[in-house]
Amino acid sequence: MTAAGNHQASRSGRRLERAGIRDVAAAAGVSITTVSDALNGKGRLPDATRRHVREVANRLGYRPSAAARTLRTGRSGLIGLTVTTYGEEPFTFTEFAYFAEMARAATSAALARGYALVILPASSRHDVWSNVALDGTVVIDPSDHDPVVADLVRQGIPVVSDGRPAGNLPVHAWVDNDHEQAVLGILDHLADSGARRIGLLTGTSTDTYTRLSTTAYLNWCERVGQEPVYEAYPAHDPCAGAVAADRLLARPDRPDAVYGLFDPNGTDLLAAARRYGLRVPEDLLLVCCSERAAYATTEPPISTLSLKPGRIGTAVVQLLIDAIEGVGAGRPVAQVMPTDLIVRASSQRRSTRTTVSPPRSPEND
Amino acid sequence: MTAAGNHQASRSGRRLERAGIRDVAAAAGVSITTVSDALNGKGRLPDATRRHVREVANRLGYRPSAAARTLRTGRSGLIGLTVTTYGEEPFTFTEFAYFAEMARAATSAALARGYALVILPASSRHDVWSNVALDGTVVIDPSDHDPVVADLVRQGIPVVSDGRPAGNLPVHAWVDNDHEQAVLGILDHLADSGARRIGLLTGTSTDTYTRLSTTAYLNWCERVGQEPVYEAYPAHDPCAGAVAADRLLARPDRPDAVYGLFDPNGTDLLAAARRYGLRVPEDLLLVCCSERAAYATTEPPISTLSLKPGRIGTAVVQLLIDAIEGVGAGRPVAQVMPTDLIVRASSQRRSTRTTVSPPRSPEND
DNA sequence: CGCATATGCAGAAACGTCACTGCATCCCGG
DNA sequence: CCGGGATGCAGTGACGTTTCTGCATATGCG
Repeated sequence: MTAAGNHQASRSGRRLERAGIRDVAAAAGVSITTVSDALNGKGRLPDATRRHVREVANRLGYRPSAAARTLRTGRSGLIGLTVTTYGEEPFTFTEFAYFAEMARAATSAALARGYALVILPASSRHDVWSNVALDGTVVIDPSDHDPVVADLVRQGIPVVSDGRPAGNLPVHAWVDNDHEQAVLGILDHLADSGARRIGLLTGTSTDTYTRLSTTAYLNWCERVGQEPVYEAYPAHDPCAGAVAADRLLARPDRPDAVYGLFDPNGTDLLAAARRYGLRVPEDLLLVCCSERAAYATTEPPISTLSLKPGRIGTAVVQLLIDAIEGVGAGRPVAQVMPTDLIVRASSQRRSTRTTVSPPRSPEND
Repeated sequence: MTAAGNHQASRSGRRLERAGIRDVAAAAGVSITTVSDALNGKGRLPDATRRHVREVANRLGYRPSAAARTLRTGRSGLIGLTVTTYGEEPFTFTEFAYFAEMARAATSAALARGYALVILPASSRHDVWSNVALDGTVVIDPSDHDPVVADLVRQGIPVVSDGRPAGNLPVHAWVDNDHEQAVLGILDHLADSGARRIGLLTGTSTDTYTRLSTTAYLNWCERVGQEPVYEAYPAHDPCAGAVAADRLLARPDRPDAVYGLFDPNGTDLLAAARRYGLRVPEDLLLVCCSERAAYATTEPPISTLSLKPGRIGTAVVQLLIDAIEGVGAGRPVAQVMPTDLIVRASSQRRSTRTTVSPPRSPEND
């Protein structure tokens, strides 16, 4: 009898999968165009029609096909989160806390702007990469001439990196901490706490983080007239850190304070100090760079430098979505973020007055 | 005018974005069908043609449009990873280690079978959920009558849950640990180590994990004829755990061994023990359920029950992809996984030659 | 009253791919 | 020499949206 009945008949032969926009149009007695416009708030439609269509769509449980929409509009609402891989597994456990927090913040930030995150390890099979329609990608710590990044950029897909891009990767923007400033702050803090000779536990790799931090340390030493005391080890090897910590404290010119650039250095140094009968913080001041909440409850609690991965994750995503939506003029953007020094017992000597920022609980912000 | 010439002409006016399948067909002098077949290994084509097409496609940097393929085939190669949210943020920090490890394993497993993972917090705006074409979803610890899950199932999208589905959520499969067995194993282990009265630190919420673990404890108590000694607290509140740990050790019927169901219980109990002057493990045996590597380096190291989130993540993804690809007959599948008890100094009384206890600083805590 | 403009909607062409159908060959046995 | 089955490809819809264009009516204005 009605047009709706007619349409229903014409589709009755098909299997009754999900309702499409056609079904909604038929049920509402309007055209496909009108449904699309009503649901997307476009076109010139009186509110009555809009409401009616919405109501019918709702009743039919209509969900627009994401694939069709993506194909038509060229936007998927998906952004990639590329994480460097060591061996077969994405992200090594030494970066767990940093990555987890960064991903959490990035997810929230993306969601707030209507995007979802896809986890895509850099070493993924190529077919997986090309099988997902990305509006853009975040890459964490891209290596010198990352082929994946280059490929993406060539396809015109915006890429924003966490960490200064090495080589001259053509990323659209990057975010990084102010590593020089961070190191200088720590060294000053240690000196304020009474340190006379500050050592550094650093890495052998040439990534930007290691390089910037180490040169900042060397510059500081030169400025204050201290002989540099440091040990470098391959940071990706978890056992090497313990050995390097031991070597550092075994030296004849043993430092009375140490800053460790990597997450496990705190426990490694603590263990080494114990072996040599050094009390922390009385005989040895300790700071390391880590996001681990557990350092708040070691004996003694260890001061840490937090890179604030949450802030980084948020910033990276904002920049990426800006690039996707064409907000930023399209020129590369660099954003340097401050770090947080969380001062705990391991870097404070009772004798000296409390300095710098007050101890802060790790779960804040 | 040939079809190829026609196409070329019709596309000459457009901006030269990415190469499409048409461009490849034109450049290779074959039809679209042939290109598709050659690249996907279908159809009847001699190897020479196949190679030629592949070579041309490569030269043009052709990448098939994921959106078009998804629309056509009905497969996106994307699976959702839904994580419960507390407040605005996905996953609370008490579940960090578990989630990170689980996600890592799930990502690897998915990738190995050609799928990518999309992080989708359960509380996401509905439009984000419906804007991404998912082949299936993993839900972690779904709540009783999760509307999102119900909606997905209604759309015919496979859902597999990590943790027994509460209520009767119509998931296609689930994976969970054998929590009863785990608790019994721990209690036996503690009893073996000489515990006479074992206490439990548990939660007030009614989720399956808490419920199963607690009843397993109560059953064990009844079997061996011990009066239950436990404190329950709201597990999502980080401070409440410390208070509960304190209460447990303050009781007149103080236990000489405690199992804590939640991640922070180890440090909480350790701190409480210190306050009451109890030595671990001499006066108090300790085990808690956690994935934190840091428990290996506390003073003393604390025995932990690992739920093996990696195994869970892998299993969940395998089950999901099986369901997507129609491998499993389509009937619900349940899979119960064993746990790992990692025995450290905190729960062993015999071999007390664990680590050297450092000279305690009298003024600190 | 007539013309211009606004309003409400419908038609149809994409978006880029895959899969079904079908048309030529070619080969081979009878 | 002919019929039938391989073989190698090309045409042609869909898939389910969005969006551009356009056609009717209403509405305003001189």
